[in-house]
Amino acid sequence: MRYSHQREVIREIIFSTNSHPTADWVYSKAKKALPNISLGTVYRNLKQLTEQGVIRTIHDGSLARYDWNKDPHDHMKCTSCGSMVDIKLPNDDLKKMVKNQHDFEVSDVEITLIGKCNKHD
Amino acid sequence: MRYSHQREVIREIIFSTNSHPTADWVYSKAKKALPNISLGTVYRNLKQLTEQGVIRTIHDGSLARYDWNKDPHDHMKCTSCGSMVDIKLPNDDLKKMVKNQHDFEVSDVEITLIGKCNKHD
DNA sequence: ATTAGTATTAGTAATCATTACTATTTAAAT
DNA sequence: ATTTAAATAGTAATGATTACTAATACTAAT
Repeated sequence: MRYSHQREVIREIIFSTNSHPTADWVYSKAKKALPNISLGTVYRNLKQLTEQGVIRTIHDGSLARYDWNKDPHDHMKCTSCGSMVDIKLPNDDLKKMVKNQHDFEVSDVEITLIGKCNKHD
Repeated sequence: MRYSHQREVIREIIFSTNSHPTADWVYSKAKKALPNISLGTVYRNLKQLTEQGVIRTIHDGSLARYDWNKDPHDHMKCTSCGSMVDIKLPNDDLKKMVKNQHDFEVSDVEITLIGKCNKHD
């Protein structure tokens, strides 16, 4: 993968936040540094960075979000403020159980906890 | 919610399968019974049936699937054949842990296990 | 049974997120 | 410096889903 200024800017944006931003959010941030950058460039690079294992794509309902944290981890999504926060949950037992009881070889576990964070009552 | 023949056909289609069908699949099935049914009608009714708690909408990556099984349960998704199979995983401990350690009130837990089912090596 | 009122429909247009296309630009190897 | 392929901006296209609208069909009240 050849160097590109645009990709570097996009990478830095992802690494600068814990907010699991969408492509659109990254685009609006990137435009401040590179006013001519196009949305297609943002999408293309987010995909490439994901393929290279530099960042990670996560699914929030029907739209994609991006995360610099590649460690296996899970998410808490607040229904009041929409925030997505990282959380590490143990899942080794889960994997073993599924392997033994259902003959299903788990390569990845995606857990999203839906609820209300402590900012709301 | 007033009775409609279209909605009843759609409901029956969902209840007739364990395959977690997409809106498009439901549409093609529905057309066999009602050749003039429109895709918009399918989407509208799938949404209404979800809102009424008759069926459940689940997210598979970026597209929606529908499930007659409203009991809290999880899914195994096979990367080889794309199949989605129901599985019930214990998550009470998970909820408690998150409640205590993160002050986050969990209302729903979504777990998807990605891997290979026993039809593949 | 007829009427009246409103939810529902078919058909189509619009929206939203994402991807594809293309002529031009740019990184980097010779 | 020249060459070559990857990357870009800008725009068009796609795919899933939703919105719109005039016509239709339930259903409750007469």
